[in-house]
Amino acid sequence: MELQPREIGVLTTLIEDYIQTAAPVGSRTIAKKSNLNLSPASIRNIMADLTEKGYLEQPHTSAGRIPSAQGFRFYVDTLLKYHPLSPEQRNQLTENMGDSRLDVSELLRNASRLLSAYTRQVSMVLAPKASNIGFKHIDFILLKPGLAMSILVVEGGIVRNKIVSVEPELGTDDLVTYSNYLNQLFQGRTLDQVRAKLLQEMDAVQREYQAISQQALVLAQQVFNGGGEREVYVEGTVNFFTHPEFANPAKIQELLRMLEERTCLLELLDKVSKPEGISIIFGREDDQEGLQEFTLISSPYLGQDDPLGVVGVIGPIRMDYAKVVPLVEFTAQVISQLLRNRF
Amino acid sequence: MELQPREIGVLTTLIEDYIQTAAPVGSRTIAKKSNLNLSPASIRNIMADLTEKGYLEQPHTSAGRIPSAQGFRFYVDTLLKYHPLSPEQRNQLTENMGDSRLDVSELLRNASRLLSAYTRQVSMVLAPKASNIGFKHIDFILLKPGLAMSILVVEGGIVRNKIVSVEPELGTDDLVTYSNYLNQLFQGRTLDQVRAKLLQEMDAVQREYQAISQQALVLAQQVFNGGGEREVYVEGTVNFFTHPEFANPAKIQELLRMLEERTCLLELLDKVSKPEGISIIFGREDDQEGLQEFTLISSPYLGQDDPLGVVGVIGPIRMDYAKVVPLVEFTAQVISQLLRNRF
DNA sequence: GACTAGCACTCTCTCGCATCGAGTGCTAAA
DNA sequence: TTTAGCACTCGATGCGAGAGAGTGCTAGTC
Repeated sequence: MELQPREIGVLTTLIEDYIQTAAPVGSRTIAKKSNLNLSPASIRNIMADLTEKGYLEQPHTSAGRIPSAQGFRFYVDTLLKYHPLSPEQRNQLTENMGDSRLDVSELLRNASRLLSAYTRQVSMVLAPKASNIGFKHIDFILLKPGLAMSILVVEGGIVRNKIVSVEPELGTDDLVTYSNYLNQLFQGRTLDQVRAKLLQEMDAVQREYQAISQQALVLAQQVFNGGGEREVYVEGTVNFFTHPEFANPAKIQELLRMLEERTCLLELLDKVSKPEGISIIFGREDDQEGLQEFTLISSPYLGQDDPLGVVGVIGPIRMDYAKVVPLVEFTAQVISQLLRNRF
Repeated sequence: MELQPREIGVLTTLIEDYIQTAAPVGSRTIAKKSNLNLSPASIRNIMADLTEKGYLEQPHTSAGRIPSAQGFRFYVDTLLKYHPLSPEQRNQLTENMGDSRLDVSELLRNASRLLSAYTRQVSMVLAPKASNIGFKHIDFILLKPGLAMSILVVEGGIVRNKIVSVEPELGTDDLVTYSNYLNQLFQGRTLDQVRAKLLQEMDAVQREYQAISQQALVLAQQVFNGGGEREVYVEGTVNFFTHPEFANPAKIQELLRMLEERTCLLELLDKVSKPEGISIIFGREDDQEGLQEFTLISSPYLGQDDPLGVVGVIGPIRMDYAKVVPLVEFTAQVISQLLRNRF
C-alpha cells in the first residue's frame, strides 16, 4: 500500500493546485504543473490508482479529482514542507501582540485577532485553565454595606473578579484582616490545592469556633466555588465568507452555531490541549458535529511548563497549511513567552 | 399630506403582513386580511396613492408593494402597538440574567446572549464608559520583582486590571503604602476628576520632592493613561442566517465585517447612548455604511442616573418591532437595576 | 361619486431542452 | 511503458415557452 514516487508527485501537485483553486483538478492541469513530464493519459492512470487507494475522490464521473481526507492527512503528515516565517514577520507579529502590560484577556483577544488577520481564517484562543496555576493574592473591596468585590490574582497575572455578599456590619478593616488571613493560608499553593485546603480548614475551624477565620473562609468559599468557565476568543468569522466552499450558507451557519455555543468548541479545544505541539484535525475524520468539512489547526501555549490553553485556526480542509501552521505555532510561542515574563 | 384612516389601515396591514412573510404584498392579500371590507381593486387605488406619497415601494410593475423606509418610520413612530411582556417573561428574563454576583463583563455578555435568544436577532451590549463613574479603590499586587498587577475598582463593581512596572527593589509593603496613599487621594472623585487630580498632584509633588508620593503617582499614571477602550458584546450572529433577506451572503458579510471591526459599531452605539430611552435607526435613512438594509433598536442602561452603556438589537428592517422593542427596553432596565444594586 | 368586476398587460419564476465543454476511461499504436 | 485518439459522461449554461401573481385601467353598478 506504499505510494510510489510518481504517485506522490501527482498527489502533491494535485493537492497544492486544489488548495489554490478549490476546484476538482484534471489530468491535463497536473501534466502541465507537475515536473514529471508525463502525458495527461499517464496521469489519468496514476490518478485512477490513487482513487482506488483512497487518496482521491471524484465528485462525478466527468469531473477532475479532489483529495480525500485520507489524501490530506497523508499530505500534512509526510509531504508538507512548512514555509518558515521570515524574521520580519516574526518581529511584526511579536510587536503587534503587544504591550505586555495588557490584561491577559486582552492579550489573548489580541493574539486571536492577529492570527485571524495573518491567516485570513477564523481564529480562536482558549483562555488558561486556572486549576493548576499558583495562587498569588486575594483581596476584598467593600462596595457598599453587605456587598464586596473579591479579586483573585493567580500566577501569570490572571485576575478573576466576583461579587460576594458579606455581613452588613463588616467594614473595610475587617475585610483587610480576612484577606491577610487567607493570603497567608493559601500562599504557595495551586488553585486546586487551595480548594482542598479550604475544605479541610473549614472542617477544622468549625470544630474550634474561631469567628474570624470562619467568616473569612465563608468569603473564600464564595470566591472559589463554581468558576472554571473558560473563555474562548473567536475572531475573524467574516473570513468564512471569503472561501468558495462556503457559497452554501448552510455550512457557515452550522459552523457559526458551533462557534457561538461554545460547549462543543470547548470540548474540542480541550482535547487538543496537550503539550505535544501542533495538532491538525480534519472534521471528516473525527466526525465532529459542525466541523464536517473543516480543519482545525491548533497549538497549545505554555505557562511555566505545562499547557495553559490553546490557540488555533479553523478553516476549510483546503487550507494553505504551509503558511498557516507556522503562524499558529509561532503565535502560541509568543503567547507562552509573554505569559512567562509575568511569572 | 396627512394620511386618511383607510390609507393607515392599508399601510398597517401591509407592513404587518410584510413583517411576517418578507415578500411583496398584493392587493388581494390585504383585502382579505384587513377588516376594511374593500375589494382588491379599491385597495389597489389606495396602494397607488401610498406609493405616490412615498410610503410604499414597488420592486417591479407586476409585483406587490413593500414598505419604504418612510413607511416603516411612520409605522414605528405612530402606528406600532407594543406587546407588553408578560410577567412570566419578565421573571424568566430577570432570573436568567443572573446571579448578581457576576463580574460586570459576564453580566453584560449574559444579557446580550439572552436578548439574542429571545429576539432571535443579533444583539449587542456596549460596556460602561468609565469616565464619569466614581473611583472606588486601587490596589497593587507584586507579581515578581519589578512587575506588579494594578487593580482598579470603580463604582458599580467594574474592575480594570493592568500590568505595571515598578522599581525592582520595591516590596509588597511599599506597594501597600502607595495604594493607601492613592486611595485616600482619589476618594470620592469620578475617574475624570481622578485624572485631573493626578496631573495637578504630580506637578505639586515634583516641586516638593516627596519620594513616596512621587513613586505612587508614577504608578497611578500607568494605570490611568490610555484605557477607555469600550468593550462591545455581540451575540447571536447566527441569527442573520435565519432571515430570508440574507439569502445573499454578501449582505451578511458586510454586516459581519462591521460588527467585527468595532470602530464603526462603537461610533454608532455611542450616538444612541443618550438617556432618551429606546431608539430605532434604519440603515437606509442614516446611510450608515454596512447598515444598508438593517434596523438598530437600542436602549441605554443607566448607572445612578446617567447613561452608562447601550443595549441593542440589529436585524432586518422587517422586524417584529412590537415584540422586539419591549424586550430591548426591558433588558436595559434589568441591567440598570442589577448595576444599581451594587452602588 | 364611491366601489367593484373584468380584462389586458407586465414581469418574474420555473420548467424542459439543446448545447457546450471539461474530463474520464478505454483501446490501440509507438 | 507511454501516449494519441476517441467515445462517453455529466454538470453548467442559455434559451424559450408557459404559468402565476399582480397591476392599472375602464366601464358598469349601487
